[in-house]
Amino acid sequence: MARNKAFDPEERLEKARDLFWQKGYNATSMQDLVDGMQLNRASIYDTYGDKHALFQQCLSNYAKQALKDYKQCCQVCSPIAAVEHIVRKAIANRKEGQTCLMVKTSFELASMDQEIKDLVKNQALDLIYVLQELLEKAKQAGEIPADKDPGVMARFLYSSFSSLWMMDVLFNDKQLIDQLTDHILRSIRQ
Amino acid sequence: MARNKAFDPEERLEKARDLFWQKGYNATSMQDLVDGMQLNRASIYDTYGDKHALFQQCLSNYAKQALKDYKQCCQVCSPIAAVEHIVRKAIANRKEGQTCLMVKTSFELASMDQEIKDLVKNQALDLIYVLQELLEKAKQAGEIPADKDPGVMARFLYSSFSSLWMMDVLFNDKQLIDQLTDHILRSIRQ
DNA sequence: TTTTTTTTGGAACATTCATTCTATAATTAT
DNA sequence: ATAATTATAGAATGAATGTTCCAAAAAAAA
Repeated sequence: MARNKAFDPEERLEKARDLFWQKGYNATSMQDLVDGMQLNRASIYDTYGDKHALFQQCLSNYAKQALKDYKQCCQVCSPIAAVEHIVRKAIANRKEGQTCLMVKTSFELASMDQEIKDLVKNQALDLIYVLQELLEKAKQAGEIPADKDPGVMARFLYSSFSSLWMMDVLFNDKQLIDQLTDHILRSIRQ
Repeated sequence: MARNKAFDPEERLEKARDLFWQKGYNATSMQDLVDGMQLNRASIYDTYGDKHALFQQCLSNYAKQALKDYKQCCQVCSPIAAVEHIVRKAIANRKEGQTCLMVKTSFELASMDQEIKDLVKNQALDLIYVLQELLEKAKQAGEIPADKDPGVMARFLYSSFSSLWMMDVLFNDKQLIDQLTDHILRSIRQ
């Protein structure tokens, strides 16, 4: 009956994601996407819907990938080491000039766009839950003090990603990021 | 010789600042500014220059005001109390749906726009310096442990504004913000 | 009052924006 | 091979963008 797509929608979605990741939603034009995804306009609209829908799919893709990465840290070692690994990894293997899409989006769109806000919020809650479970195990294992509240600590850690990314954008100084990360983790452990 | 402006440039600049503050740079159109500032296009261009220049002036205005507010906290009470006051005040008296323009701008523009980045960075350094001086005094007064580095702590506190604002955007939960603020301050004091 | 200068209002501008349309090419199933 | 269906390419669309221009109004200084 019909013809097949000459491209892999998943793979091209990642290209779109990388464009939004770099320039943000508003500053990325449809022309940028046509060029960057190496796709015709019609193919983009046909496959993903309009710009907003495309962005949502990029965000979902990003969130899913990030959560998977974080969950992978859980099995490796002790709970507290897994937490450390998650926090340090978040920024360590970033590409130059790329800032976490979730954090970026929180500030560019979440306050004005309820759909986007819900998406970001749900991803945040997922990650916070992963952290909270690790911290509860860590507490039981005596790796963190008994007076710490794993829920609050998990939310604090999640929020700290925003700190680290902002400082990375402004100062681009690995030593500074390490010092801040050390303090953040120390504040959990003792 | 010539006619005078029928408006107060400073006052209208604050209106522009509030618009950018709410919607961000890219999402605020020149038409929004014409409507919001209640000025003619020509008057805007004649007085402030183009959109980018206008935004820079808004940012300067914001930074100057913020720094003044923070410095005012310094005289009031003990160094550590001043630090607490600065951190708590930052979010406490926010308007609904408004997120710190500096933090917002860090994520929307700073990574792509060197001029804007420098402006935000310099304001950050100014505020960090205020915090650092307070923390040094606090250390001398024995209000914070001797092993803390005032410089690192000051940068940590500045970075924490970003955390708090992100969580405010996503969750809009005063209790959550208070819990996080408590933890942030406790991590400095002990 | 007259002259000079600048603000002002609003139209006009060129560009870019997201989106849609049309015609053609391609490919699968019959 | 033929028919049916969909992807593709790129032009076309109309709205919105930031910016400039021009004539008229205003007011300060002569």
